[in-house]
Amino acid sequence: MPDSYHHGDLRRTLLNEAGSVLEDQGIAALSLRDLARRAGVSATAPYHHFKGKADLVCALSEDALLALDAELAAPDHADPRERMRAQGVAYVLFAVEHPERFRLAFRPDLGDPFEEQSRSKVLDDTTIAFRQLIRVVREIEPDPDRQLGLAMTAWSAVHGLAALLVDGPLRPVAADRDRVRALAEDVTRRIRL
Amino acid sequence: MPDSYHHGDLRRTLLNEAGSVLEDQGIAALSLRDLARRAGVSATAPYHHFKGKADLVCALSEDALLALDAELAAPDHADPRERMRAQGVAYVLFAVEHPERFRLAFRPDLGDPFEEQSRSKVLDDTTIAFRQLIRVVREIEPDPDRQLGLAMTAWSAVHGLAALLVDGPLRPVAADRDRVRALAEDVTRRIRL
DNA sequence: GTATTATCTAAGCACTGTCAAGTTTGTTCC
DNA sequence: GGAACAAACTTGACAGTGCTTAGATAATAC
Repeated sequence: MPDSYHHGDLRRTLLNEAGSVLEDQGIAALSLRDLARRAGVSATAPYHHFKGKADLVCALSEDALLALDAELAAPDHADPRERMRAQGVAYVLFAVEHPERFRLAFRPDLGDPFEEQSRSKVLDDTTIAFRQLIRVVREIEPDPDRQLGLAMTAWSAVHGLAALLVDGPLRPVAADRDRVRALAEDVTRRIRL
Repeated sequence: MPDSYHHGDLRRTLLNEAGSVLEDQGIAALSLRDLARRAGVSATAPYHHFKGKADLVCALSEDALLALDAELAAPDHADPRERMRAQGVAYVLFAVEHPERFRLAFRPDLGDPFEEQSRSKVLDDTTIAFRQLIRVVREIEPDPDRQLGLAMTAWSAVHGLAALLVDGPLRPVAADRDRVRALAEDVTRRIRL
């Protein structure tokens, strides 16, 4: 039903447009009005699907977390240590290949996904990714008192490398996929399991 | 020379105002016009000291990196491994105590400090902090081929923990300084040196 | 003391997020 | 069928933003 007064699936359209703007223009270039324009709709139409810009960004970051989660689901080594390392490498590769999405997943300027109020689904999404980690940690470390520390170390190392590659001084390296992979494997291997 | 046409030290004043706005309102609330207003000066005056908002933010992040660097300089254990761990803990504590500044130091939305063009002093500042790390790594790992890997692992782990505490799911923990310290010590201890 | 330069002001453009009020469409219930 | 209602969308407006251009003022250099 084209050219109708009701758009049909504006919410999804807006999120998709936002995604593509994000990928090739960065988050700073994201504007509600522009998205509305791209969707061929008035400037205030988005407000019927999102409470405001922050809310849209929040939904976007929810998408990003789900995408990250999907990327992490793949590896199925028999050895839990190997599986954990593979997940770590996948985490870093995701960040390098989708920097804007990765940034968005951990960025509270606009639409904080871990905010008290809006912790609806997003936090659940994180805990899903986190639960994967916890599960594999339990296989490796039987002592419950030491499980959290191990999980945090693993997550920190991998997340930190990703952040340094995406937003930090390691940026020049990010383009070279092989070097990134090598770095990620080195880092994951250096964590005491 | 108050109330004079020339402000005297507008540049410094703007940066200071920006710093305090940043601390208690966040980076999203940062506006050139507002800063000008606070400094008691016209809306366009800042443009004589900064090329634009991005440039100001860049200068701000330079300040932030210097502050982080200063925090890291303190510890002087005899054992290089202990010194390295102490620096790591200091890194994390700085992030938790000055979240806005830490964020700013690694955030390229506005005024990318590691951008090709503007890598004037900022990158040097980073390399100063990085050089501290490299130096201590050399004391620990004699094999040059393995030094970079170790340095990256250490930085990644510490930076990642900081990021998860400041912008990620570990935020609720960030308020509890003792838990943060314990976490940081745990993480640094789990890195294979 | 005049010319130059750095610093600041004033006015305005194009843009943004958001609100309030009205319009169109689809749905639901008789 | 048609009336009542809610959801989706539009128009118009307000306050705020970054930034440009053009002009005013003060300190400095010669």
